Order: sequence, then structure tokens, then C-alpha cells
Amino acid sequence: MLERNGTVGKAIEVLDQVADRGRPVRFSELLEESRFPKATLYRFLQSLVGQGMLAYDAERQTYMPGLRLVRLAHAAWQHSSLAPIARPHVDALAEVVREAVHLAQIDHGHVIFVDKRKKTNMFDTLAQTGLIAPSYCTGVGKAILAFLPEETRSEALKMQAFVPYTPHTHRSPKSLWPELDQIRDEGIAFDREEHEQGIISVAAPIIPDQRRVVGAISIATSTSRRSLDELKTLSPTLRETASRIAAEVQPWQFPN
Amino acid sequence: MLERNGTVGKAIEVLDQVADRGRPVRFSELLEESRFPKATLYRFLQSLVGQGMLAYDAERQTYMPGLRLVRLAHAAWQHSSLAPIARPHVDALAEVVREAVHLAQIDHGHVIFVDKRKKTNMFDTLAQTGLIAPSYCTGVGKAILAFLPEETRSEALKMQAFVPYTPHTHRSPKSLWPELDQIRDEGIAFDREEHEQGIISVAAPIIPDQRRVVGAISIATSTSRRSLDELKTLSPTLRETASRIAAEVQPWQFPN
DNA sequence: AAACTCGGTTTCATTATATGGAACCAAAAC
DNA sequence: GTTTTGGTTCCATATAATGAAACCGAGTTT
Repeated sequence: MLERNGTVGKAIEVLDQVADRGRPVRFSELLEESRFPKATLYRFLQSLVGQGMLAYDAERQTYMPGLRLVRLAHAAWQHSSLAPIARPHVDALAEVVREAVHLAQIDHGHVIFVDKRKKTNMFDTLAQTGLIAPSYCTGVGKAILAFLPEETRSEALKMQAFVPYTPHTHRSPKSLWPELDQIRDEGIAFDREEHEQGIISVAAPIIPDQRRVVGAISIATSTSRRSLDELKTLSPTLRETASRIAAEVQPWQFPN
Repeated sequence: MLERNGTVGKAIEVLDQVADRGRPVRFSELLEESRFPKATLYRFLQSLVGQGMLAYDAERQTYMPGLRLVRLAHAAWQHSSLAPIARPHVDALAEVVREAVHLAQIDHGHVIFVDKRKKTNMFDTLAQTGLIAPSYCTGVGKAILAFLPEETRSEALKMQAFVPYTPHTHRSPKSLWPELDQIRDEGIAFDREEHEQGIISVAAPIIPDQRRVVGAISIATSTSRRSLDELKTLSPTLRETASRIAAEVQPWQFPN
């Protein structure tokens, strides 16, 4: 993500920085973590606020993501996400398994959740949509990675830091590769508490045609509710759902 | 929205153009509607695609909004929207009235729906979040406009085209002003099929303190289900909900 | 109260970047 | 085989971004 892009790239970099921190940020905070000099950063922020991409709280002198993004995302959601297509299938699956169902796609090496459903307690449903997670330590992430064309995959992994979230997290591409081979074989991926302690999941890739994987769907639960083996028994159902979704993807959708 | 801003402004203008059209767009389409020359537009698109703000379909040679936006919007959603705060109240209201409940904020003169709930048939719920609508012909829009400080309001109205969606739509600020006065008086706004034929709504502004309005909440229905008079009987309930939401807004949130 | 910080904002000469007319290219239409 | 259409690249020029330094206002310290 260090490609040299023009002014817009830099501006978006700033936008990202603000969005990444989960709270309103002061100018000075941004300044130290940013590679830009004072005046430059300042002008970027001005521009972004002017466009509504950021909101500025004059009182507290803090910046936060702006509403304009919500509007833009609405369009993205409709066109570039699996969510609208997959919705009924996600619903149905959630109804059957009574566990959290996640729908994800990959974007610049990050897994991005484009839909979530949880029939048990229905709060919090879509609030988490748009959340991102690393690919190398999540079920959906590995399911997608495994079926990505060679080049795209190493590209995606290259920009990963391999943060050891839990004792089970893969430490490097070395240990990940064999697992990806296996996933490609079996058509199913598992998250064995690799991202969050106590959280496990099964995931199946969504593959509309031989050439490409467009996303993945997973069933997640906590170790206190179910064991990994129990979860494994849901694999066929999951795969079934995944292929049903895949069947509805048009050949022209979701270009790589 | 015609302020001359630097390169970022222009780039975002292009981004908007792509997002506004509700479908993948060709380069040539964008070219004719854009004020930029070929090469310039081309490079903007390249940049935006490079950043993941747009996705490019090489096959069909079309551009569409990119997933990166979904990710960014997630952050915006959490910080700059009323949605997280209002959620339980919106839920409760939807449960009681059994009609569509909309939560909206204003952004650059546009009403932007940050949450929607419909307890009758639950599909389509949040799919429409992020949708925008004009302020001058919607219940939520007028409720907000009425309580906006003088200057901000005319600012907001200035960038409106006053499109006559239905026979009941206000044609100009002239006819809108008296109604806004009345809304300010009564603390409640109505949409009398002004935006969509057959759709009516009641809306109440969300006013955390005397100085500012941060959004509005509305109950919408179709004329075939209920009359406007029936809808009016729900005003107290609606106002009650609005003030409950307002009470939870912290003084530092939602700067103007 | 004068001097000093500590954010944040503005200036301005310099430099890097965006610009856009024109040329170019590939594929489709004639 | 030629022309048109739609998209991409070149390159000299104009423009906008840059960032060091100065500035400003509101606290703090001396």
C-alpha cells in the first residue's frame, strides 16, 4: 500500500488514518503518525472536510469520518458487494444454523465483511458491516486466499503484517501455505481461534466459475457454545449455500 | 457544491459522479457529463481505482464504486451518525407503530437516511441505508430544515433544484418558507405525497439542545394503508421518541 | 505581567504535479 | 480497406502542492 500515487492518493491516505482510529482525532495525533509536514496535512484535512468526507468538530478540534462516506458507500454496497445477491441465502442459513453468519469479500489484502446475520439476538446485525479483518487468520480470509490466483494471493499477503492475535495465529506465510493447499483441496476453511481467542468458524469460498473467487461465507461461534467438530458437521450446508450464492453471480460481476 | 477545491475536490467530484448513477458507467458517459478533458478524467479514474475507491471492470470497461468505500463508511457510520445511539429507540418505535421508521440526518443540503426499520416485512431493512433524498420535499428533510440556523438553511436550500416529483412538491423556497415556520411552531413535519405519489409521513426533529438540530425521525406509510389524519395521531409518540433520542446525544457530538 | 509553550493556522518562494491538446492505438463499424 | 469510436499515452506548460518558517491565540510558567 506504499505505491506512489498522486495527490488524491495522499489525501485518501489521510482519510484512512482518520477512519482507522476508532474515535475523533486531534490534528496533532494525526501529525505525528503521518508522513506529511504540518502545513500539508493541514490542507489535506481542510480539503476533506470541505468535501464532507471528514467532519470537523470545532469545539473539541477533532476530526472524524463524514456522512458523505455513508452516501457513497450505499452505492458501493449495491454495485460492488455480494450482499444484495446473497441476502436471502444468508438469511436462510442464519435461520437454520442459529449462529452468526458472515459474508465477506477481499479488498487490498483485507477481508471486508459486507453482511452479517445473527438470528439468536438480533441487535448489532448490520452495524458491523464494513468492518475489516486480516485475511490470514480468519475463516473467510483463508477461504478466499486459497482460491485466489497465485499472483493476486502473494500480492495480498505481501501487505500483511502477520500480527499474532492469539497463540494459534499463523506467524508467517510459510506456515500458512500448506493450510491453503488443504483448503483448496477440501473446499472449506477453518478458523481455530486464530483471530480471537474463543472464536471459531467454518468458511466456504464463493466461486461462480473456475477462474475466480468472489468472496466467502462463514458460520462463526464461540468455543463455549460449540466445538470445532460440531461446526465441521455444518460444512455441507455451508458449501451448499456458498454454491447457491455463486450460481447467482453474473459472469460480468465482481471483476478481479 | 461548486466551490473550487484542489485536486482532491475534483477527484471526489468524479467519484460522486460514478456513485450517483445507479449502475456501472463507461468512460465515455462520464466524459460527456464531466467538465474535465479526456486525459484528466482518465487519470482521475486511474487514481481512484488504484485506491480502491472505484472498481474497474476490464471486461465491460465500466467503473463502479469500490469496496474501500464500504470500509470507510463503517467508520463514518459509527462516529458521525445518529444510528448507533438511536437504534433501540428506532426499534421500539417500529415495533409499536408497525410502519416504516426512518432516521435521517442532513449533509450538504441532502437528507441522508442513516437507518430504516420496517417491522411488517423485514426484508430490505438496512439495504437502503445511505440513500439520499432532497430535503425540501420529505418529512425528515423539512423537520430538519425548519430548525436549522437561518444561514445554514439558506445555504442548504441554495444547492437544491426543486424538482417537482409530484403535483404536491414545493416548487420554490417561497412556498416552503411558511410551512417551515409552521413546522418550527408545531415541532412536527408532514410529507403530503411531496416526494413520491402515495407516500406520506410524519417527522419530528431531534434537538439535543436549543442551539442545534442533529437529525429527524419519521414514520412513513402509503396512502392506501393509512390517511394523513391517522398518521397525525402518532405525532405524540414520534415526538416522544425524538426527544428520547435527543436526550442521549452528548453535547460534543454532531458538530454543525 | 513578561516570557514561554503548545497546538493550530497562514505565508510565500520553490518544486512537483496536474493538465489537456494532440497524437496514438485497437477494435468495431462501415 | 477505410473510417469511426472509445480508450490510452506523450509532453511542454500551467497550476497546484509543498514545507520551512513565521505567526497567532490561549493557556503556563517565571
